[in-house]
Amino acid sequence: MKEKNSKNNRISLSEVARAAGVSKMTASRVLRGEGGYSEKTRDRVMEKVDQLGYLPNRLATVFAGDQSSTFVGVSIPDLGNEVFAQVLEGIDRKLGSFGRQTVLGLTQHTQQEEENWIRTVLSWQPAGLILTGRYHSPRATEMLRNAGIPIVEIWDLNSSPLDMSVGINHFDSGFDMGRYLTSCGYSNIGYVGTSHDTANAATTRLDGFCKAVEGGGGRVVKQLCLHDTATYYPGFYGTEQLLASGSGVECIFYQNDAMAFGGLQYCGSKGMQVPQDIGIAGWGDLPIASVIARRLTSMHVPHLKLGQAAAEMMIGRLNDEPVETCRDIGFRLIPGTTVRNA
Amino acid sequence: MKEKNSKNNRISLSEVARAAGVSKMTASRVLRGEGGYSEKTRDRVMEKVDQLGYLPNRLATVFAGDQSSTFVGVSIPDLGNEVFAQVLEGIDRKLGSFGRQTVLGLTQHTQQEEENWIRTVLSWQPAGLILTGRYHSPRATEMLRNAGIPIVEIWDLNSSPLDMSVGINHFDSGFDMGRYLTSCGYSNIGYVGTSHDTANAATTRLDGFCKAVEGGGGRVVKQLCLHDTATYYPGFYGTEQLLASGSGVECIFYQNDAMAFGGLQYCGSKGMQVPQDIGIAGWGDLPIASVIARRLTSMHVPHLKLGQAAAEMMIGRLNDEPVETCRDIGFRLIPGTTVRNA
DNA sequence: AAGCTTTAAGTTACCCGTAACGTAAGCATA
DNA sequence: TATGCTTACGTTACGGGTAACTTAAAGCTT
Repeated sequence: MKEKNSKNNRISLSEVARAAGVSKMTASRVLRGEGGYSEKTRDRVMEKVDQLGYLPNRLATVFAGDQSSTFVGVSIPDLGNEVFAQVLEGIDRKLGSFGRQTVLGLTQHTQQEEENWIRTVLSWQPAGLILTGRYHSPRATEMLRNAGIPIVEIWDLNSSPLDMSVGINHFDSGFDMGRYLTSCGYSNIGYVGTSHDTANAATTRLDGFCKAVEGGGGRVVKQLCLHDTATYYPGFYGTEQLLASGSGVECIFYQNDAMAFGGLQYCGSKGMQVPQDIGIAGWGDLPIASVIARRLTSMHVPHLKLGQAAAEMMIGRLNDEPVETCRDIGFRLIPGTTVRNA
Repeated sequence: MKEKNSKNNRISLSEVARAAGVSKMTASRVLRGEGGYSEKTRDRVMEKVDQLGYLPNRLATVFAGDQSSTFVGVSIPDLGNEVFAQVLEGIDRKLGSFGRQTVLGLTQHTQQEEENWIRTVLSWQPAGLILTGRYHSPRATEMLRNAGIPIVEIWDLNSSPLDMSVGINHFDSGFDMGRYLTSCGYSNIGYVGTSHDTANAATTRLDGFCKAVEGGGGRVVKQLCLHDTATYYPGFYGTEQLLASGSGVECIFYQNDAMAFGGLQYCGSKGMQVPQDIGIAGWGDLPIASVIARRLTSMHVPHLKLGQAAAEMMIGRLNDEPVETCRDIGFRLIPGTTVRNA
């Protein structure tokens, strides 16, 4: 019934060695190019390797030595959000160029999923982990501490990371947006986002945003946290809900650009003029934002670069190079044309 | 210098067993809940497991038995393309729910990258592979054949797959689009896409498209294959190039929606009316397409479902269930409002 | 030619679990 | 009381590589 698969019929090093008439150890040396064999022997072994189609078993190698694997576990909340897809792309490209492989985990923004994934992936002896976010469950934190491998926490800059951290200060980015909107003359401002119950970067942004708005004499009159994904359509109906509540909102800040596009679309469908009738500001600066007719007011974050930086820090640490433990990748406000100009 | 990391200081089963005063084997039985031990023993072992923070080493488990790992290798061309990000999300979610992990490989649309990745990932004894596309290098094909593990080729439906295949018939989808545009009264049609030298699904779509257009009495007067990524900006400048060549194009079909948005933007910036002055058709139906004011004429493909289906086929095969080897996930034409209505 | 070093191997032990088999104690049965 | 069966363990061997050690032969010195 349950047929044994793979391995059994795979060619092993012993078989190559036997075919070449040498010991396993000699074949191993040849394959690693470690020296200690004659040219004749090398050629004989390599000939058999090609002939038999031998593929080394890295599981055994890791197992044998004290080396850790070439895997790096990478946890990402979700890929529906283009931003994280780009971060992942940056990570995987860079890791790949250093001979490392990405083991993916989509945590769906929950600590429980993340914890489960961490447990599983650690059992595979990864060389290191790259995690999105700085908030982990207590059990996860304990496992991470005990793992004794390099860990990079990305996205949300963490001045006291588990190990290393790269990202931006979300509070500051929210603060800057709040200050900008205030400087544009808005004082009654709304917010549309999603809630994931747990603390996260979006919440931190909102905190910074409110602080700046209130500090500037304005008010965040309405905060809407939908139980939904942070995508276009929730942005659309979230805007509808917010405006229906009649709180005199002049401008809306969204959790991200996708939601802001939804809001833009809602306003357009109701004949409202942007920014004359209402201001719209997103966050994240999606690639499409730069090509759509109306330039969305947003906050640019170098996503690809962020991913690459995370991978570089990981590689550096794995190679025992000195690595800064905390790296701020920065952000940049995109004034755009969807809020009125002061 | 090169400090030994991980493993060495990780708690092993023997240590748990010793602490609990039983043999390794008994501890192993307890952890697998396989029976053959007393309650008292179980409690003692589990107490030590918690106390020492023992995490099993799956490498050793795989190694010990003849089982293969819980890894599934997944190769994807790139994540800048939202479409593939969604496919990957579908795959990883589904695999994860069955206790499998995704080992990612971004092939950047090249067979050489794919081949390198396949070689590496096979050395990790994956349970199976999910590959995007049906075209692989000869060496890759040989390795895949010899691997003796389930393989799902996705995206481009393949009636004679290496093992299993799920996707759509790109020729047909191009054909349908060609027929539709022809039926809208267009006869001088242009195409803007990218070339990756090798055969791929986009090329197949174009073939089907040309066939339908020519069969309907029209002509694909200008085909532009840029050496660039299939994203917004190349769509923008590709449109500029195409129109500058003055070939009297009435309508443009793009490799994907992102490029079509770029084209839409170019036309808008030049004061051209869509669809009065020129028709624009994309492919793929990006999520944003449904929320932008103007509904883009496109071809809808259920990306997430495609990914899930691929994962399901993989899981089915791994569980020795009967699995259809070829699954057509289908597509649907979105008439949209960016081409004129016949 | 004896003694030493280098080269090109082979041998052994080990990594961490699990399969397969062995065994001692407890209990029921004839 | 002898026999067989069950329960609850323990012991041994193994998987595919590699580190560390050993060995045999060849090359070099003096």
